[in-house]
Amino acid sequence: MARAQTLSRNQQIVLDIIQKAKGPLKAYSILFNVQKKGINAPQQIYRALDKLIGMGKIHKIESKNAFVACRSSDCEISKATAFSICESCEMVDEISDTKLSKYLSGFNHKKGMKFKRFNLEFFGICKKCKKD
Amino acid sequence: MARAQTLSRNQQIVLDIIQKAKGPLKAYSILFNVQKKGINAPQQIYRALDKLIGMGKIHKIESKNAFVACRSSDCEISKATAFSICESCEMVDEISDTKLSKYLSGFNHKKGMKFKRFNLEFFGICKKCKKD
DNA sequence: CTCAAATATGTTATATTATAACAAACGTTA
DNA sequence: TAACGTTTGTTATAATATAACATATTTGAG
Repeated sequence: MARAQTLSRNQQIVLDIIQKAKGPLKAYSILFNVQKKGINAPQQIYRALDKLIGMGKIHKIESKNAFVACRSSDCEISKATAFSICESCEMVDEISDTKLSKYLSGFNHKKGMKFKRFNLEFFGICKKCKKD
Repeated sequence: MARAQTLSRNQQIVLDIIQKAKGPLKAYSILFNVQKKGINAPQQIYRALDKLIGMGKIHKIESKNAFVACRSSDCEISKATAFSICESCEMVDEISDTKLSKYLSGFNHKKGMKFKRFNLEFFGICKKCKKD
């Protein structure tokens, strides 16, 4: 059986740094930040990222090729994700809205395709950036 | 003023090949397909892609780093895009659903961010692939 | 018409993101 | 404890995207 709960050493290191970050992190910036911990190669980062995504611990922001920690309990293993992205400061906020999630999970394509998963990215300028 | 309607030579070449394609095309596969027409470098492709996206003629499928022609009249200059993506055959279908589009365009984040644009990607297995 | 500004092109080089392939170590459990 | 799955370490390379600079073409204001 797959080890669903416990994280391996590298997985824990990568998750820690993503959780501590204020915004989305890119794979190579994670790599540079963990080289002191003995992780030397992109593969080690990407492997940990893949597993963490599979566990629903982190999400990939596709439009930015960057990764954020999961802050929501609604996105059951990343099957239904939504994010708000500021185009100015790059801030990413996970949207946890039950109505939205239900609406989209129930949405089905006319052409008969049954969806297993969705990812939604909203873009705009956040409150903080508007003041500047 | 910007030339909103007319396409330049390279833009037309790139748009043509994307429109003729049955599925999403990647930048380098476009490049290889137009080298006979005198386009030699990635820059030329990426520049054309950027402009075409700006005009709303094509869309980028973020989860695949690939490009499709716009088939919809609803996505006014790419401000509101939704796609259905088959995880087996890689087929991408643009979703043009007024209700969905209105629902999402009207959605606003609790934290006071006003959205200018969204992109939604649904994943599943298409009808055709289910039969196999 | 004509010249300046904006847009597009061509080109070389390089940055960034991601995966392939292989060998070794570790953990789990039958 | 042997076998299997998973994780690790490592080197190399593939795939995606942008920087920077020189030149050409188009467009529109005067």
